[in-house]
Amino acid sequence: MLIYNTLSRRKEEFVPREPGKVAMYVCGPTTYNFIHLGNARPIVVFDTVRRYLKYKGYDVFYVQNFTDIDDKIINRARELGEDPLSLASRYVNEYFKDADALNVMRADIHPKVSGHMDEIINMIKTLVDKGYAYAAGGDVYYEVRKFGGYGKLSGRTLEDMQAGARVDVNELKRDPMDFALWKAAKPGEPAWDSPWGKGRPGWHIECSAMSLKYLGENFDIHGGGFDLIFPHHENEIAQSEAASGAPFARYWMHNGFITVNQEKMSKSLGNFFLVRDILAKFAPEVVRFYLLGTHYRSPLDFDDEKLTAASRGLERLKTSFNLLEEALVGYDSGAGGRPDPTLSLRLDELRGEFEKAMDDDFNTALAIGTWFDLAREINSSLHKDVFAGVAEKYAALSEARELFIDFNRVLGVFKTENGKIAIQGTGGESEGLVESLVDLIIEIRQEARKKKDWPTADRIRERLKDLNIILEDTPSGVRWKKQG
RNA sequence: GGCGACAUAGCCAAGUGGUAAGGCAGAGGACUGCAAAUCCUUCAUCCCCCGGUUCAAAUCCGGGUGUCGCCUCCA
Repeated sequence: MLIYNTLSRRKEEFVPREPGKVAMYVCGPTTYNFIHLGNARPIVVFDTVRRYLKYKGYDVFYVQNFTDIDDKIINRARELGEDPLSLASRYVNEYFKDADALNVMRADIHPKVSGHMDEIINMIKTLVDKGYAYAAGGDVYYEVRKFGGYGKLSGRTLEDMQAGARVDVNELKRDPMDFALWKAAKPGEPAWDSPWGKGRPGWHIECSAMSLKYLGENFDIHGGGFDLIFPHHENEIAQSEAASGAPFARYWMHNGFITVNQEKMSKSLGNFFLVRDILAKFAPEVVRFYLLGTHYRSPLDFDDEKLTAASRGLERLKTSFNLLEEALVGYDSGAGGRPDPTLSLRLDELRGEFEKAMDDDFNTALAIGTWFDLAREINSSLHKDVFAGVAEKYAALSEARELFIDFNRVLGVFKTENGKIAIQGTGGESEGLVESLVDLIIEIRQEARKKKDWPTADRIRERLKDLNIILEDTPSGVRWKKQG
C-alpha cells in the first residue's frame, strides 16, 4: 500500500511502526462555530483512510483533537458574552451532529486542550530545559534556529520564509520566526498556572503534547489540511522532535482545499458554506460521496450544481442496491449453492480493482469507478437473468451484495444498521403514515390502470412526483421511492 | 519576492512510458399503455502551447501561457 508522504514529497510503501497496528492523529477543528465544508473534507477523508486500514485488517487507533482554547474562541466568546470554554464545548457538540450525519466514525479519543494542561506545560518545560525555548515577559517562545530540521516538512529554509514574511512586530522574540509555546494571560482571558505565570498554550504545542500522550513517539500517520503544513505541522515537528529526541510522525498526509469559484473556501474570505446549511438541501450521503469523488490531495470545487450531479450518480448506486435486495427477498443466505461462476469471477475482479485503487494512496475517485462497475454488473445480471441455475443465481447475487456492502464499509457513504446498508425508499414493507397512505394511493391507481383509465393513473403519478414520491411501474408490481 | 500545486470531452473526474476508467448531461435502440428504472449502442484521433528524449509520452525533460495555494488565523 502506497501513501503520499508530504515529508518526502513522494508515495512511499506504508510500513507501520508496529506490524498490524496503525496509530494516527488528525488535527480537528477549533470549536468556535459550526464546521464548514472545508472542515468537513479532512474529517471525511481521514475517516475513509481509517476505514480502509481497518478493512485491510489493521488495528487502528485514531486520535482527533479539539482546540478548545484559542484566540478565535476567546474573541467569539467576548462578542457573545459567553464563557470561552462553554462556548467551545457547545460547538464540540455541534461538531458531532455534523460528523455523525456524514457517517464519520468517532475517534478512539477526542482530546481537548483544556484537559491536557499538565502534559503541555511539561513539554514546554522540557523544551526550555533543553535550550530550545526561552521565556520572555510571561510568554515562552520556541527558538527555531536551534532546531536543525526546521523547514523540512514545508520544504523551505528559514531564509526563504523570512524573505517574504509578513511578520508581526514582537520585540520579545529573538527571531521573527520564533513562535509562542505559552502566552501570558491578558485580563479576563482564561488562564492556567505555569512556571512562567498565568497563561495559556500556543496553538501548536497541544498537538505535540496530546499525540505524544496517546500515540507515543514515531506514530504512523498524521493528517490535516494543506494549509496546516506551515506553520502548524512544521512547528509540531520542531517541538516534538526537540523534546523527545525521536522522529515525530512517520507519514504526513494533507488534503487539498475545497474551493468556491476556484478560490479557497475559508472563514477569512467569508466564502464558506456550513455543513449544516448544505445538509438542509442535500442528503448527507450525497455530500460524503461528493467529497470522495475527487482524490483527496486535489482541490475540489463546490457548488450546488456539482452536488446535484453527484446526487444523480449516487442514485444509480442506490437503485442498484435496492434492485439487488429486491431480487434477494426470500433467499436464505445459508441455503448454499455454488455461486454462478461468471458473475462470481467478475466480482473477484472488481474487488481487486477496488483494493488496487485504494492501495494507491487512497484513490477514492478510482474506487468509486469500480463501484459503478459493480452496479452495472448487478443491473445487467438481473436484467438478462442468465445464470447457471436458481441456486447459483442467488449465491452469486448474495456475493454481489457482500461486495457492495464492503465497498460501502470503506467509503462510508450509506448509513448502516447492524452491518446492513439501510437505504431508504424500497417501499414494499412499509411502516408509518406516509408509507401507508402511499400504498393506499398506489392501490387505487392500480385499479384505474386495470380499467385503462390512463389520465387518472398519470395524474396520480404526476401529483405524487410533485411531492417527491416517484412511482415506477414494473412487470412485478409498483415500486415507489422518495426522491432526494 | 521566495516556495509549491494544477491544466484531460458540455460539466465533474481517474490515468506517471505502450496507445484515453467512471459519473453527470446528450443521441439512438430494447422494455413500458405512457413514463420511470434498467439493459444495449453511441459520445475526446486525443489530453493548455512550443520544443526535446524515446521504437513508443496525456504521462519524462526544457521553455512558455493560465489558474490556484502556502509564506498571517485558516481544514
